[in-house]
Amino acid sequence: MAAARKQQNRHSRVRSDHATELAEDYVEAIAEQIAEQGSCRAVDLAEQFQVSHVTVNRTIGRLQRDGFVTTEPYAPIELTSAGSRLARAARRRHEIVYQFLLAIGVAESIAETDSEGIEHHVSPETLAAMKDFLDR
Amino acid sequence: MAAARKQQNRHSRVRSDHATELAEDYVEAIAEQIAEQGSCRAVDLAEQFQVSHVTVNRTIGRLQRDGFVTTEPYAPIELTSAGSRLARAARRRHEIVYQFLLAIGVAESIAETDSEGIEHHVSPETLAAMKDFLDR
DNA sequence: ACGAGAATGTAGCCTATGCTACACTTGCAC
DNA sequence: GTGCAAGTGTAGCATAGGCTACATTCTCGT
Repeated sequence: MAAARKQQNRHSRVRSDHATELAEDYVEAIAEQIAEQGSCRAVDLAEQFQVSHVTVNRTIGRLQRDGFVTTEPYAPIELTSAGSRLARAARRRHEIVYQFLLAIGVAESIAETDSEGIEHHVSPETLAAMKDFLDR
Repeated sequence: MAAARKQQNRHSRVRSDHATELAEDYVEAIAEQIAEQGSCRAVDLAEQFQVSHVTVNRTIGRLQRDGFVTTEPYAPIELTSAGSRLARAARRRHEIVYQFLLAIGVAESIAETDSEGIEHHVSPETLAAMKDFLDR
């Protein structure tokens, strides 16, 4: 059952992608916030993601558990080296997908939104194909 | 705060996409199963999605609650007209994304996997751009 | 027509991700 | 140096989507 197996892997991967995509969005946002404002507070993330500060708080807790950020009570959020690496990778992927969408004729505002959702599901191979397309 | 608002909408849309993507995957699989085998049983979906039959059961319950499928205990799963419509739309979107990935040089096996994750985050505008690209 | 095995249903548990309401710190204005 | 507003933390709740273990129903071969 090659077809069935493929299906299985497909959906399993989509599920595991979901587990990492919030993490990627957060570290990306944290890196950006630090670059722009010098530090990142929970309230900034809450506004950006349009969720309550409580949700941010617990998500940050998970990110800390998973080794992507460090925080102490009432202190700003910092990225670990693993977090910075993840942020850079996500940023790069995001940028390529965004530019790629523009290149095939998608309007800026649409490309911004769609690239956000798409970036987490783009494999290295597909990202390479997008990059090749942009370089052509 | 135009930039902040954009960010907000971006992430809000990604979240709401997630709420519908399992539904789309399920109705798509159900439609395919019915087309191929004549009817769709929970066990088929469990195998395809690589989850337990219990998970399928409850997901089907949600789909029924939301008006996409009908079932009775121990009976096969049927699509409502809304479910069929959703399945057709998802199938079409999936196919365009898949063909598009092939067209930009992604290998078949990778395109199969990636299109599964990407299709749910492609807006009508981006889908149109992909279709244009294919038609060119 | 009945018994075994497959399919389905149910109970109860887990994590992730959302929320509101309320408590506590911090930091700044005065 | 105090007090209030903003920022954080905590308690407790909800839903989605996973699971295992066990109970029930169906179906098919003999």
